[in-house]
Amino acid sequence: MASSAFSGSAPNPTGAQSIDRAGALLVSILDSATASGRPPHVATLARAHDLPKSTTSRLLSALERQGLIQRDRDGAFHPGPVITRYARSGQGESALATELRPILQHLAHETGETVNLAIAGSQYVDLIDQIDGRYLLGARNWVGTPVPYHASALGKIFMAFEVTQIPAGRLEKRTPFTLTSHDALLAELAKVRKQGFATIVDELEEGLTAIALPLFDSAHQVIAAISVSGPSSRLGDSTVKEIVQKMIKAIGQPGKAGAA
Amino acid sequence: MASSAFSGSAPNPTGAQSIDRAGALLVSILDSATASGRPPHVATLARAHDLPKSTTSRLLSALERQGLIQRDRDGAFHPGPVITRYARSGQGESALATELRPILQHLAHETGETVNLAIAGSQYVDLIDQIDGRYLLGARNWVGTPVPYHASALGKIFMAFEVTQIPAGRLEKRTPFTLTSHDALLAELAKVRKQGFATIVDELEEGLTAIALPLFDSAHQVIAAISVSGPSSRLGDSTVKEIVQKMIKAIGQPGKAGAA
DNA sequence: ACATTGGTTCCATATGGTGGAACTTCCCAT
DNA sequence: ATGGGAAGTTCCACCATATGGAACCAATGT
Repeated sequence: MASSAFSGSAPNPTGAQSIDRAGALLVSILDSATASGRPPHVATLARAHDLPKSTTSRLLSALERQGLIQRDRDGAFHPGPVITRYARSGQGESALATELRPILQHLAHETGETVNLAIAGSQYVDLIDQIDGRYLLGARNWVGTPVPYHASALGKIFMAFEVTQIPAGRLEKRTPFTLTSHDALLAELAKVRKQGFATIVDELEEGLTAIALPLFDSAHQVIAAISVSGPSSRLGDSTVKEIVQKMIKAIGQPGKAGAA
Repeated sequence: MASSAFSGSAPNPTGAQSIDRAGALLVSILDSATASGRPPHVATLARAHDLPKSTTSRLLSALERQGLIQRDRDGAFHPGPVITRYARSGQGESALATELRPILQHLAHETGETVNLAIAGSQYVDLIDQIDGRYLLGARNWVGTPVPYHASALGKIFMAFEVTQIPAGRLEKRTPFTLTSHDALLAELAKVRKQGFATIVDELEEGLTAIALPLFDSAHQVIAAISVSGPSSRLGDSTVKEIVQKMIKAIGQPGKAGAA
């Protein structure tokens, strides 16, 4: 269901209905798997797409033959080996990085500070791309470094928008300013949701200030976050405000996530 | 190319040639992306699949319309938003875990020890599944805990089979037995390659012994590793040998990676 | 300016996709 | 056991729809 708002306009269904149908079925199966929904059966799909079961069965068999989908012993459909292999290769993330690199570069140029792209990892925030600014101070490569959720602007975004649960155990005190109580963290996250961006000032490392904003996909899900960070001495209140504005502008209107 | 050894037998192409063709194109694109090859163009694909360019163009447009593929500004094809979203959702890994769970369970039952499944993360080994054995000692959930490459049996597998580079910097000395010199590590990896499995004895934590084996996919790539671990007191030399045999047997012959 | 290579659109043709119905399992309820 | 029903696959005659050559555009390079 909710088939990814992509085929929005279908103005040229010229000479390809079988593939449109098969494609739509495949998309359903992937969406369902992405959202951890119940894996669909032939009958379910036939009903949802308003197709005769004979046709549905034939189309699905063809997809299965190519390894694009596979069925479990209950006959329910899952993404096939070709797709899970791609998923595991980690190229999905680098595809995201490639897609967004121009935005990061633009921001780095505009602000002069270090810009990072991150996704929500299982234990830590995963930095997947970084563009350095023009200042010497602050230019260190964070890609790959595990960054804790509660002590980073990026992490606050993921928690505030419920991409990740709030960590259960003790909150490590990285600096005297780190939020270490769950109550304080909860209040902070409410603020983040309200204002739409997150900041840390000296909470991860003394002297380091960062600002992060969420990135939504076409289905309005937060899929990643972007941060701008630099020395607290350079990023005072008014500079932070300016940077937030620049970030909003750079990230631009939703939709139009196009290739390039 | 090398299209994933799946469509091996094509004995029943009944009423679905257009989808077979479109599917094959999609598989090519995904394989190419998985292997970080050059993203193919219309002409490339037409040649490779021996199809007229008009047909190829039409099929690709249909796939693009569904969001299954997308083209960059050069007209080269990449996996589309539907697929990258799935890839990023992390379900690919849990699909792997689901697929292999029976093997882990079998091993846990056979050996009584804790069994783990891991993939190669960017900085650390990523544990993605665990089945506890029947002993009390050793049952602790490692899933999500960052485990260093040089001090774990799983990590040695990934380095030995060149899934991951050998870490550049200092090698953290977790215990007095941890391998901390690059030379010693290199020698160890040669041994691992030769014997086909890796072990650690007291190198990650004193009193902890672990044994790991690689898992290959249908294209003979190492995609994951399985480990059996427990207290060194229980896992002496001869027990380790037995366990290695059990693991080889459980992992079974390659191929037959089939669904559930 | 001209040739070459890559890509899309057009259109008449007949190939190949379609869907109702028949057939086969499997599962649940009686 | 027996029967009803739901899910899935196979069959086959019909004609809708995918096909591919050719024409048409657009870039790129010589």
